[in-house]
Amino acid sequence: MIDIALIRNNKEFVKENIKRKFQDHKLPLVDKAYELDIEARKYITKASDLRGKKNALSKQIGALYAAKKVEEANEIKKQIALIDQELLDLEVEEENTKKALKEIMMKIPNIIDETVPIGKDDSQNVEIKKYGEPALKPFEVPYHVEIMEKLHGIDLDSARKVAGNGFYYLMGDIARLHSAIISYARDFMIDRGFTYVVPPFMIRSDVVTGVMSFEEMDAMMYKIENEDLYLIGTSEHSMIGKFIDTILDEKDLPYVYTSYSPCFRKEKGAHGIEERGVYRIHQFEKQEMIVVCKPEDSKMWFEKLYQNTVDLFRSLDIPVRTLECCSGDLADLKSKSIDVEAWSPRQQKYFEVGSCSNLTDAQARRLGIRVNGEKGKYFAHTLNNTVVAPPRMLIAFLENNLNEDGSVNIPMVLQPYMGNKTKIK
RNA sequence: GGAACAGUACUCAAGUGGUGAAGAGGUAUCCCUGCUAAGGAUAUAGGUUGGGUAACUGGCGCGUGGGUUCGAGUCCCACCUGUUCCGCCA
Repeated sequence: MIDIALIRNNKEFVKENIKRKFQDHKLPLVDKAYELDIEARKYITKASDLRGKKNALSKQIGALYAAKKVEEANEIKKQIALIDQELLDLEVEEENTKKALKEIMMKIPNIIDETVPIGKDDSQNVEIKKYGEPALKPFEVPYHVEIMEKLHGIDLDSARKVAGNGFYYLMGDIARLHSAIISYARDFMIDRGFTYVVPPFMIRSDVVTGVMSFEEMDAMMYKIENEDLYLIGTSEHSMIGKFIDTILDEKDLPYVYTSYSPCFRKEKGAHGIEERGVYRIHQFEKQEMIVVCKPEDSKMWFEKLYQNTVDLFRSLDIPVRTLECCSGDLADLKSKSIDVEAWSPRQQKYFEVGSCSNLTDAQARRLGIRVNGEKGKYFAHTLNNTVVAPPRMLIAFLENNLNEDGSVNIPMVLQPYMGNKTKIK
C-alpha cells in the first residue's frame, strides 16, 4: 500500500511505476484513487460539520432540561432529527467512498526499487551471482525420494493413507537430519545477532486478513473448525502480526528476529501438489528472518539478509545462486526481492529454496506499524527472508552430498547436530 | 471449558446519562534553598482524520465492535484481554 499523498502530488510517478511492472490495466486505478480521495474528503468535511452542529445542539438540551424548559428542548430535538436525516445518507456515502478508495489502494503496487530489472515475467529474472561450483556428479543422481528411501528415511505411502497427498513421514537419520538443519540454522542466525523467536502457529482471522488478500487466504490458509483460528503459512504471519497497529520507539529499532515454525499451506491454485516427493507439500518447517527497521536502513538489511542464506547453504557444501525478481514478477507489496536458489545436480539447474524481500513501508502502512522518532512519526520498513525450509531444502542437501554408493556426507558444521556422524548410510 | 470480578494517561485511580474525563504518584521544565532533603509553579488524555497559507479549528477516540438515547466512560448485547476459583491436561 503506497502513500495516498504520492497520488495527490505525483500521479505520473505512480503510473510510471505501474508501467514498469507491466500492469497497464491498473493505470486507470490511479485516476480513480485520485478522484475518490477528493470525494472522500468532501464527505468527511461535510459529515464532520454536521456532527459538530449536532454536538453543539445536544449540549444545549442538557442545559434546557436543567432549566426545566422542556418545550425548547423538544424544539432542538426536532432540529437534530433533521440533521440526522441528512447524516444518514452522507455517512453511507462517506463509508462507501473510503472503502472503495482503500480497495483500489490495495491494488496499486508498491514503488519498486530503482535497481529492480525491468521485465515482464519470471523468464526475465536476472541472475546476480553464483556461489560455489554447480558441479555434476560422475554418476546418475536419483530422485530425492529414492535417495531417502534407500536410507529408510521416508514413508510417503503411510503419509498418504494417514493425512493424504502432500504429507510425509521422515524417519531415522533423514528425520534427524531435518531437525539438525533447523537447529543448525537457528544457531547460525543467533550467532549473527538475530533474536530467536518461537511464535504462535495459529492466528486469528483479523491478523490473516491484515497480512494477505482474500484470494491469498483462500489459496493458502487452513482454518480450524469452529474457532476463529488459522494455521500459519509461514512464521512471517505471526511475526509481523506482532506489530500490527503499534507505535514503536525509534530507539528500539531495528527488530531483528529469526523465527522457527511449522508452516501449513493448502497450495490450492496454479500448481497444486502435482509433483511427487517433498518439493511442494502441505506441511513443512522453516527458519525465517524478519527485520523491522528505519527506512534509511532497509537497503542495508536487504543485502545482509539474503547473504545469510547464501552463507548458510555454502557452509553445507551446497552451490547456490541469487536471482533477482524482475519488475513484472515482483509481488505488488514488494519493492525488491531476491530468490536464493540451490543447485540440483540431478536436474542440472537451480531451484528456489528461499526468498528475500524488502517491502519498504508498504506492509507497515497497510498494517499500521509506525515509529515514534525524533522527527515525528513515520512508517517502519519491513523485510523478510527464508533462512532454510526443510524438507524442500533436503532435496538440495541430499543431491549435493550424495556419494555413488548411496551414502550421504554430513558437512562438518552439521556433525555436532548428528551425533558426530560424518556420513548417513 | 464453567463461574466471579475487572479493563479510563507512563503507573495507580475517581467518575451510574449532560459544558472542558477528577486526583495522586512518576516524568519534564522552572522557582526557592550554600548543598541535600523538603517545598512551590507549570506541563503532561496519547492518537487519528478533515478544513485553513497560517494563527487556528472541526470530527472520531475511556479494551474492541454493535445497540439504546437529542446526548454514553456511565445503560444493553457480543467479543477480546487480565486476575481469582473450579474442571481438564503435556
